[in-house]
Amino acid sequence: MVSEMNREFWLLDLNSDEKEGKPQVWLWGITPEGKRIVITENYRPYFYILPKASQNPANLKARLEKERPLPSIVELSIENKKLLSQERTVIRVVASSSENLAKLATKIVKFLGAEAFFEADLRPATKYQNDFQVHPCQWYGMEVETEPATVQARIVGETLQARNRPAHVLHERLPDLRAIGFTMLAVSQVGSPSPERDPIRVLAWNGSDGRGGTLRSDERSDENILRKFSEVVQAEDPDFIFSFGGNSAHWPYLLKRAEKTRVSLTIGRDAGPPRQSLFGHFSVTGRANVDLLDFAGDLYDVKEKTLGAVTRYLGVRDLRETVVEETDNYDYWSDPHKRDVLTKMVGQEAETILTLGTDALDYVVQLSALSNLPPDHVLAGAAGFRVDSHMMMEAHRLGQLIPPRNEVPAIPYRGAIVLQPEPGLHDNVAVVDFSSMYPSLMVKYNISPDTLTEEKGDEVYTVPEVGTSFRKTPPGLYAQILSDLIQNRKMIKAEIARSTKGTSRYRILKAREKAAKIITNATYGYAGWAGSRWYSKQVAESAAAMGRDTINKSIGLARQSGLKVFYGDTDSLFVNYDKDRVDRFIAAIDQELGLEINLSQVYKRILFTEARKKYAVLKENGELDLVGMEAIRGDWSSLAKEVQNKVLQFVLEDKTPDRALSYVRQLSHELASQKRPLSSFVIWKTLTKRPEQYDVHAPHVEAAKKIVKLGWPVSSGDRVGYVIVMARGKLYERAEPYFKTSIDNIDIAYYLQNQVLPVAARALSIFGITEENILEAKGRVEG
DNA sequence: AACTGTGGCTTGTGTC
DNA sequence: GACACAAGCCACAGTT
Repeated sequence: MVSEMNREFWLLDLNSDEKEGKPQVWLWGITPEGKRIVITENYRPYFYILPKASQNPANLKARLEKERPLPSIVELSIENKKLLSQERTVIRVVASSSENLAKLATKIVKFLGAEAFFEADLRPATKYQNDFQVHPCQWYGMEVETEPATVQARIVGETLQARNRPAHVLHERLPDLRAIGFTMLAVSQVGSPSPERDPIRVLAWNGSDGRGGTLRSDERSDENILRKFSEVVQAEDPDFIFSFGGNSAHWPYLLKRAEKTRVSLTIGRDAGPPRQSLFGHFSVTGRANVDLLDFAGDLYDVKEKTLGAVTRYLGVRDLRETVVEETDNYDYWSDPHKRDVLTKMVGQEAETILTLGTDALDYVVQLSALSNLPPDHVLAGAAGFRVDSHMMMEAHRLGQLIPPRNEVPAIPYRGAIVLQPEPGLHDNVAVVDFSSMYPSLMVKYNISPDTLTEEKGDEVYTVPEVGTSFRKTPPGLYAQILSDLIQNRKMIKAEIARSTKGTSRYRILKAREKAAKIITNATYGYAGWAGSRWYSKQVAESAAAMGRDTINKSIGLARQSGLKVFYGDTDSLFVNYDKDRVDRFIAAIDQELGLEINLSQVYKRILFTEARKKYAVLKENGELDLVGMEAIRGDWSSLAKEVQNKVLQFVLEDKTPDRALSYVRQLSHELASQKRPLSSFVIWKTLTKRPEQYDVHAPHVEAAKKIVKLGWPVSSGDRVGYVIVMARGKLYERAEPYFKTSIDNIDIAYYLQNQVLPVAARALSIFGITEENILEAKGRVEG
């Protein structure tokens, strides 16, 4: 018996499938009562054929209908679409299957002698989302009917069939989501564990209901772990599965072990295993598999992408006391007492992963809803793909044909202006910057590939320096999308101002605002990205040129307002803080340029070096803020960073170099005698390719090669920690992996000469002090 | 996603 | 063979 009803649900994920030869889209949802459902909908894939300007679309359609050259065409219709600024009539071709759409489209173009095809490269689920403006992680309501029980019905609460299209329902809140966090460990005597050889020893999980467990295998086989883990997932039935490194490490390892032991990993709501998907990501049917390592990638301030560093940064938990170095795992496992310590550590990691995942959830959900990428994909996808997905949704709404992604060679163009700073100490400095400068300029001057024109005169904006022109009307594609984004963000900001800090609504709005900011800013970059569907060098170049023009004019206006300009970068100016003059300046920008500029900071004191993008500020509350300095870079030893931090603090507080100098002198003395931990000397650098692919002998590359020799594979993207030891030879010959050496081998003289003195001198150079006379001063003072 | 900018280090070349 | 210098490689940070 079939019964009809209306179902409201929160959309967790979408996928497409073919059932009995019928292409379908599946919507995985959660109802307000917490029921997990899947709604299947017959959805036939389609694409567009663009006739040549000389061809009559109706005739072409008739030809296809009469001659029936390809049996997989099931429906044809005529539609009016936009191809950038052109109004074009296209033939919409519905196919019987979503397989080989591009091949079919190619054949039709050839058969008709048409100009091109469009949208045969898009996944059916994406097309469905675009067609009906369906965003993941949002509430929908739709008419459904029950479907005869299938395999899924045992796993999901209800299997339903769609009777109409999903209609958006406006709810702020999230459903009651279930999540688990998990991690695992395998050990190997030599080098890193291999799934071919080394079984999983420990697998720990934690669920959002407080349940959790640690599975351990002390015997040869890990069969029990694999089986139990599948059972756990099915019993807990999580909507989100969190891991840290799951996509790169855990899932591939689990799959290989499952293959070896012939255990089937039943993880998905279809009782299937995780499957390799886009962006190096593993998909779990009906669940969102989220790798928090990707979330760490979005945390700009965290340089070390480890679970410990991320949780420390977010204040979630401090794991430092429990960390066992990867190289020590085997020793710990081999010792019965230490084995328990190791097991406990894995358990704690699982707990932390769940906590971190729960923390990240608001952001994942909002970014997913805005970008239109499902929650399990959105973090894995690079910035360009998030914008790509957002642009497609919006362009479709505006009636545009979606062009294919092209891989043309990128053409570089001139970017922003960075002013030469005035070196020295300055008191009471204000920072003013334009809000969303490039997006605002793209909207204001209608900078877009569809408004680009050869015409000149009153109807167009002509960009200085580059001379490119854009029609003033109608609004271009980028202008429309960006003004929507800017408007949207303004509204969210206003909502935030009205809501109470600490509430879940406040957190949701904050996350939504962050998502809008990310997409808005990356859209300018997307225009200049060679892989973009709407790539246009002229657009990116013109936005940058308008930016330069704007900042140059602003410098003039600042001076007219009686302000002194100390520094500026792209869209910001650092001026002396005189409230009346700054207010006058802000008003002048509004009046003269029609743009919004804001006072964003007032600093008590600031130190500019002679270099751009490197300065230190003392805030009104006494805190130190560093920009660009070695002390905040990930590729200097913590010894050097500590020294620079201190020196800058002393100089900014005192306005004289005395305290800083005696500190450095003292330290240089102690360095030889006093033992410091090895970690003070470790220099970390990221590999951007495999060690053997480098052209030069760089210290971190040589250290990486030594690590490989020890049996630990090192690949592109890995960070290498090395120290410089006392030995003969070139510097790169003296770079050792830090875990293979001891404090007694450290070349203290190198660290003093090449780490401590340069960073100290950088901060002290404004007093005429150089690397050499930091030590000379020592003689003078003591003598 | 884009470009701008800094600076260490290696490597090649020229000079004594 | 030691040294100086320039060019290029490389990683990282800052701005949108």
